[in-house]
Amino acid sequence: MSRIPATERRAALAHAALAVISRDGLAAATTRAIVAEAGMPLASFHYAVASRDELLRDVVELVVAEEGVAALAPLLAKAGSIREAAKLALSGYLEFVRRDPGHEQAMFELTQYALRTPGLSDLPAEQYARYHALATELLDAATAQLHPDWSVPMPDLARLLVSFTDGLTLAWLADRDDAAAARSIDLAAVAIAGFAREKVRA
Amino acid sequence: MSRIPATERRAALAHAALAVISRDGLAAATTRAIVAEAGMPLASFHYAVASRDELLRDVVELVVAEEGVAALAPLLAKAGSIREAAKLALSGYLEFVRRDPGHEQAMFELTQYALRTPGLSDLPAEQYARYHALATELLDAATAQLHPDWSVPMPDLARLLVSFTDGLTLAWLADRDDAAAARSIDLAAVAIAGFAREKVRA
DNA sequence: GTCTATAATGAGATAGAC
DNA sequence: GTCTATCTCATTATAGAC
Repeated sequence: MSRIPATERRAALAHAALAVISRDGLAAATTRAIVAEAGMPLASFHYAVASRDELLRDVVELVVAEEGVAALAPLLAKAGSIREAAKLALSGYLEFVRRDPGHEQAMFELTQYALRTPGLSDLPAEQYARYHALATELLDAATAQLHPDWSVPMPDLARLLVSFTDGLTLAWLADRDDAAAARSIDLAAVAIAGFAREKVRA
Repeated sequence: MSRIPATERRAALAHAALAVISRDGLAAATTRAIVAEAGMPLASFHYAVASRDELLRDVVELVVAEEGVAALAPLLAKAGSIREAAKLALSGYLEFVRRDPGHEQAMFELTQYALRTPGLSDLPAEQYARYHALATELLDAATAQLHPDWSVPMPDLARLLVSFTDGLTLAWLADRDDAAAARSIDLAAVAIAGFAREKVRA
């Protein structure tokens, strides 16, 4: 494990921390658990990073920098309407959550922790700005494909979309009710399509 | 502080714990912080309750048992349409969050913690069942007043409403953008009204 | 029944040998 | 530069004096 630059160790620790938080929760993400996950000795931790909170900042920024919704855009290709596009994208997102629920839980735990922690309280705003930007990209992709006229500003609709996906996720994490989640998605898709005036397809 | 029944101490500790979590976060809700808030000696803690997790169970159940949305129903009285009713109720809810953001953060922190904790993992499902029931009551109240026909089942709409309020809250907690939250509420109100076929008012 | 004093554990951080 | 060994502190929980 010798001869690894400190910046690389920092990144490796951030990835390890995210893995631990996803698997076992934020409370279990002690410095010891993180270095064990990364296969490093404990002392490497404070060699690469000043404090645990500083590493958690890295973790949030790591998450924010990730592609995220990019995987959902291809789903839109099959859609013949905004309603269908919304349903496919939301179902694809829920499938992503279902495949790795811990990852989404980790996001929520990190956000709440950051809000409470003096040195990190600026992070959630960045995080959600990124989410809103990603949702805007997804809506733009749908718009480019189906050419609807929207009756509301795109950033407002993007925020609504993010809020709904957050709420959908929280409820599903709580009760794991797949059928109810699917019905929520259907309703949300109808609601989103309601803001679009769609052109008649040739 | 003598002669207080154990069950009463338990309840007092649960209330104190909720106060600490709301003010300082779940991580700060140590047994010491909780008994200090309750004005009890430390040993009273384990006299009244077996463990910290067991008290957190009480806290969640305390929260679930609370009235919650009852305060929102009166707001509906002024509404002349479903759209207006939805806007008033959601704005009233956001105002409630804004008045005590820590309380809502506490809810999210407790839910996430419970999901991760073996003895408490059944609680979030109860919690959300309660939320959904409360949303149903609110929708019933609006229905009783405005007599719309709904194009979707009430429980599904209730779940959508809860999901949206959760997402609205998370986004607002993250970026504190009042104007953006207000626009989200406007859009959500339109979307909800879209599921109602309203009778013409006399 | 109640609470003081303390045990036992595990945390973040660091000094100093290699 | 790297990591072993340790320090210091805060935590939950409890034993035993009142």
